[in-house]
Amino acid sequence: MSVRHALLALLSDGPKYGMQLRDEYEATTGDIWPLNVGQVYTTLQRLDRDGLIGSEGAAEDERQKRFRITAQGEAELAGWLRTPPGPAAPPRDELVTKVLVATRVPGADVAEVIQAHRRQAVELMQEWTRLKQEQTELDLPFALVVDAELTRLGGIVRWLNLADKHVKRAAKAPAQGPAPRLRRRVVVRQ
Amino acid sequence: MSVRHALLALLSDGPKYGMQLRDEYEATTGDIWPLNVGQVYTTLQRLDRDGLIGSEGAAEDERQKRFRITAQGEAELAGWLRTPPGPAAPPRDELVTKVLVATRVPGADVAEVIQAHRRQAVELMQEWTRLKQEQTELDLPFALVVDAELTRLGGIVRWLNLADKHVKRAAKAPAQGPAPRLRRRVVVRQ
DNA sequence: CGACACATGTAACACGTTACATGATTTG
DNA sequence: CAAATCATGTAACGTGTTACATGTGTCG
Repeated sequence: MSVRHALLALLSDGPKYGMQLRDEYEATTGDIWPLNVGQVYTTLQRLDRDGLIGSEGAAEDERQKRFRITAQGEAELAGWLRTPPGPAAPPRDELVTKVLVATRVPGADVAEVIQAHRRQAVELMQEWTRLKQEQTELDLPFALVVDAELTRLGGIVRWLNLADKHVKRAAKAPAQGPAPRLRRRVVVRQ
Repeated sequence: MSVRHALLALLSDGPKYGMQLRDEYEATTGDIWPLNVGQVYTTLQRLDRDGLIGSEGAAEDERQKRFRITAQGEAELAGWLRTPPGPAAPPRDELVTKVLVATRVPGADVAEVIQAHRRQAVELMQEWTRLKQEQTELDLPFALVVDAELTRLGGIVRWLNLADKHVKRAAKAPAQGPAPRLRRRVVVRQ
């Protein structure tokens, strides 16, 4: 629901047309997150279908078809902005999944998997840091996206370090068998 | 591709049947990430279609239909385990998107949006921390998932703090106009 | 004229997810 | 016996994503 709502947000600024939305989306993300134009149109169709936006038929000479946000769209947007991202439910993070299941794959060396990811994360951090330093003029979207990526990667490294400890501790401890089926169910209120 | 590969990984341990995979998936994720059984079957179908697993027709008396990983599946899995998660392309993080577009929504108060998310992240961190402390016996999957969540939330808070600074700095600085269309394109090698 | 960017749009597919249908088996 | 659980499976939908088709305007 990320692209969907982003376009809705851009439309709350006033009516826009397709390619304009693509350009503004990329500008808003510091030209770091590319967006296929086709996706703009498919997403606009769906927003229209759901009554969150309306299309203004490109009048006569107009080569562009403008889209306008509806009242319902404004409401939806306002709610979305203040709602914590989906991971409310199961985050089901891909990297976490990799490490988790690696502990159950016979041939796999968990420590090695962890190290591989850590190495790659560190390399990417250096890459982004370099890019950040090259940037002279301060550009809000750019700074936000780069810092987001750096923070994300930093978190990955930090978690991988924790995971490494956990795994090594568990390795020398109990024969872990299939683990007593606890049929527990953990729930965190949202 | 998270569930898909997770099931593949579980199958690399030996042939399993549907519900068993559901149970093992949940056990492997510390009973924190629930998984709808239906999704197991749809995912198994797709894995079968792609030749990554094979189905052993439930023979006669067998009430369960076992699935077995193929050589191709093993190869796919081995690669996946060491490949950095998709965010290689555009991470397009939802929370980041929210803050980014909030700067372009006329009515929205960016600082308020940031604060709302930070408050919720902090609350969730307390919740998870409490849960972590309640846990007496050490359970590897549980510990890994909880720490992942705590790290993720910690990263969110850290980034939101940075974002707050960036936004406040940019607010009192230049009239930002529609920002000179740079037509730049940032690419980080993967 | 020819190449290129602008502009709109469609078709197709991926995975994730849920709700529902259908039997068989166990258990109170 | 009735209810709950086990077990398999299908239908349907959602968003994200890409590749492709089509036409128009512009510029060397």
